[in-house]
Amino acid sequence: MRHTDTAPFIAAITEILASIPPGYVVTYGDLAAWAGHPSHARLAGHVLAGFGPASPLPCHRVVNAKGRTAPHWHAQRTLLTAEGVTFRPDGCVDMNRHHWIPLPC
DNA sequence: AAGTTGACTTAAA
DNA sequence: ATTTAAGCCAACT
Repeated sequence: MRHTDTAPFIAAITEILASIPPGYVVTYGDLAAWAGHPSHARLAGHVLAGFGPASPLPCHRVVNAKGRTAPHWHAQRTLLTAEGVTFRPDGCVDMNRHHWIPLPC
């Protein structure tokens, strides 16, 4: 099945995204890495953009590596705050407390 | 087909 | 804090 591997990539992201508990966030890079592509962080972002805030998935729980919210989606911060996520004075998520990681062996 | 863009990341100035 | 630079790669023009 060659095609581009974007389909399974999106599927993996969807599953992971749906598994994120409230009050936690993940980065695009991690999302891509768990999906099988450690360097497709941008693709993860593009996929989330495709889902949009209207999607049943908690796409607002995805932030960049610095805990920053999406550049074109202001409401995200409000949504995260409603989930119980705390923000630093810089406007970045307190990764130290809310950076969620699957399979915490 | 070739160039530009971007919900990325890290590092450096 | 902001910008630049370079690496990365699919989507867009």
